[in-house]
Amino acid sequence: MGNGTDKLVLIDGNSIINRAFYAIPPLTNGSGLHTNAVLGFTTMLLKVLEEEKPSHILVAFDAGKVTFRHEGFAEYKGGRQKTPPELSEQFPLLKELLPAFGISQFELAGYEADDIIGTLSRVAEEKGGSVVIVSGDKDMLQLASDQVTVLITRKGVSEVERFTPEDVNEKYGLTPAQIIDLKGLMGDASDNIPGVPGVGEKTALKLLHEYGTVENVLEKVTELKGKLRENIENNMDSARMSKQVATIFREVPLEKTLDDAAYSGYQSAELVGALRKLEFKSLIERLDLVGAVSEDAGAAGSEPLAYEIVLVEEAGWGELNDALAANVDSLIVESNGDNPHQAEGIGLAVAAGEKIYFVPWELLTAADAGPLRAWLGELSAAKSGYDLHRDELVLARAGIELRGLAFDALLAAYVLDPTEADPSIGGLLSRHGLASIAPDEAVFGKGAKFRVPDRERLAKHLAAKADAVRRLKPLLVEEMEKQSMHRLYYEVEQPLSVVLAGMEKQGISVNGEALQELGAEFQRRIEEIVSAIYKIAGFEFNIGSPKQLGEVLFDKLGLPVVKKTKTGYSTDAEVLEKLEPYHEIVRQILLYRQLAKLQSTYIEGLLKEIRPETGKIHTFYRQTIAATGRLSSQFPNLQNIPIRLEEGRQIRKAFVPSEPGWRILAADYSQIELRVLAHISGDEGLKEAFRNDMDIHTKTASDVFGVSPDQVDANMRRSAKAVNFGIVYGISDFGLSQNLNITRKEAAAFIEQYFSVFQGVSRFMETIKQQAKQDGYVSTLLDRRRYLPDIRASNFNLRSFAERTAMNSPIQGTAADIIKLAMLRMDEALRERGLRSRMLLQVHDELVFEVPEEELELMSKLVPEVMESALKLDVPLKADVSHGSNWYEAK
DNA sequence: ACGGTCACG
DNA sequence: ACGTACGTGACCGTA
Repeated sequence: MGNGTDKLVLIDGNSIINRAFYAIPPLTNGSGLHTNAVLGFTTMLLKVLEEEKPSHILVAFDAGKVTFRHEGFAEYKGGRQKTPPELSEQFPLLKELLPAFGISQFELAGYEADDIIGTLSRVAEEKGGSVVIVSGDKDMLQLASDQVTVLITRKGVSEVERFTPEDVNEKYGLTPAQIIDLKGLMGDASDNIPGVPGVGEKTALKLLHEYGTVENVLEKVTELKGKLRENIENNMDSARMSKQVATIFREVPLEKTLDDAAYSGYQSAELVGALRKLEFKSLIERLDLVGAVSEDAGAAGSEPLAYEIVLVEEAGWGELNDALAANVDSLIVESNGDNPHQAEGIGLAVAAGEKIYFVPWELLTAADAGPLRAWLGELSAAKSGYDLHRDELVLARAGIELRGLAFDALLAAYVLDPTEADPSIGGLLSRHGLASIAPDEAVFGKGAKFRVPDRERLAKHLAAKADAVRRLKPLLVEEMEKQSMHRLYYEVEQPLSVVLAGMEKQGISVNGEALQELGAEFQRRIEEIVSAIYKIAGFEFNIGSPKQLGEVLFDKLGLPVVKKTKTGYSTDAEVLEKLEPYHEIVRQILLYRQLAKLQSTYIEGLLKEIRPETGKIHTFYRQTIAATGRLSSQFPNLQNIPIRLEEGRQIRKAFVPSEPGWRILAADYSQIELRVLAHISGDEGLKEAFRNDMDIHTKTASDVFGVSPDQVDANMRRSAKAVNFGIVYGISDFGLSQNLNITRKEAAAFIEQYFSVFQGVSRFMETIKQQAKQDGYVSTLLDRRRYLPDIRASNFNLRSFAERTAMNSPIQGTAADIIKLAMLRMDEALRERGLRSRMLLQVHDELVFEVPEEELELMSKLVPEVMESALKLDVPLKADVSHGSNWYEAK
């Protein structure tokens, strides 16, 4: 770029690809990758190249999660939705395509595309060149000048509106420089720039025509009147900040120069290869590239692979066996269902250097597969994979052991960000700027449409996954190390995944006859209640349909409507309890609901899950779901077996030891979350209470109500208990008022009183919120992190939710850390001591074991000891233990 | 596929 | 003024 005849085109990559994504209907290529946004972008690009004939051109991208704008303005982009995976997987595609066009890309960590564009357009202007900026964002209009024209996309991407400074004036009556004042006043919902509430484009323009700048509007605010003046006066800082945030930074310290953006056209061969891969056939024709030969023309639609796929069924086992003995990079095990206790294996891929071996499932049990099976079961042979915990269960059902876990990409991704929207292999690749692969759904289909594709496609897909895992591994490990999360990963989550698989394979014995009998009793009562309800109503209807039930209660019987849902009347238990005094039918419906739930979910649901051969139920713990670090349990969920009401609690009688004469032993932490709170808040009163092992709700009541503990009545204790729950959840007066059925004022008074007594807790709640705002995340004692992007949102709801989460997650998450440690220590202890007792279940603050009679005494001491010493806090941890002939009796 | 409801910690 | 307690999974009825 050197003289006045040069023409520079600057493209706002993020803005255009976003526009294109929403403007072009969904589109996928043969390997299942979405391509619509890339297509839209390319269409726009071709048009610009043709019309502008640039001498220099580049595409600028945003880089990094946090930009320098966050330093000055917390809410920036806070309310923006996460990029959908269908779009984020297209970034790498675009970034691969641009070199084929001979177009360079600029990005710099911490800066956004518009700052890069602002900087380069300034440089080009100074050199006397002319500039065309292409974006979907009107903010860019601030850059328009005699030398700079701004093209803003409208309706799709290839149609643009052209802005010189004169056009800006004609359309808005403003100079380009005033565009930032416009944003300062009206804000921008998509960037979460607040502006001044109640001021939209019209009002903002009127004000600027009158006063010229935000500063002048603020200065002369007294000349305004009514609601407008009030709004502006109350949001002066917001207006100033919004203007500042909307101002494009034009001094980005770029390393590359405009010379790096010189454009001399594309190479046909390269471009046709890239477009074929994307399957943009019409573009190939349009560019008259049909005859052009791409380097890998032989395999149209595929890019050259950095590895060779070896089909073991054709090539034989020799080579794979050699590789197993030498060096394996990664392992993929594919199966056909969500439930690893039921899914059937499909095939397996082993990546070793330039070869990736594919083994169809049928071959796994053949004699020839001996070395592979031995390798899978060999503890000292390191396995890296994706969700190996699941793989272990699938392989186990084929009688094959999986041992020697070295790295799990899914688990690492969870440790790095437990709320990651798309932790699939493709999602992780995209997020790391690597070329993505087809999602499983695209290869297999989903739900009822699940089909195993032909061998070639299957082998290719598994190989792509195996290759992806070994490429992701160093990146994920480095990230964990950088953020000091590797200990949580290597010392807790990874070893725990092995312990969990052991518990799941073990399973718990469930007495099907006992469930049947209980179910028969529920059935009798349900039938009675149903006929009673029909009799009262005068006709039959489906009680299980909230819609029909609502019609009966509110239209026919005319009961008062307490609450509504999106779709109609609310009929939940809270509503029904309020309606109970009005009509006798309500109590019957509540009873029906209770029994119907027990029958369908717990009697019928659990019966279906009992394996006839063993009489056992095998749940599956998901270790990478809960945002706080807790486990979840599926197929069936054994973490929500009824206990609160006696009828439901009976279900627990069916959970029994798997061997005659053994016992069920259960141990649960007492008040672990409040103890954790006492520790991390350092609150003296709370610590003292736990050191003296006091009844914490009575103690809270006595302090809050200012009476001695023996004067605390049941009602006071109940209120205090609700306050303690609220504290753990991230308290709000509204939430507490709902829970206690009191007014918001009364609830607020409770909370204030609580905080005046427990000042350490109060300080903690403030500190943690501040910390979350500053860092964008909160952490547990073991450095488990949870990001809270909404903590800086200007939207009250989003922000409040994030604040409560900031208060709750360190507490719930630390409690989860602690029981995970206890599980690891228990697993060790059982093995070291050669005990026969088995750990079977975890229910967040409880561990369930089956224990032979002769170990009962030992285990009754050992389990609580291990649980209580899992992590040393400033207050003692306490675990209560009990045992019985079934889970019901172990209470 | 999704919302309403309800089981647990 | 805003409208909610924190974290899950399963079942049912309905679109």
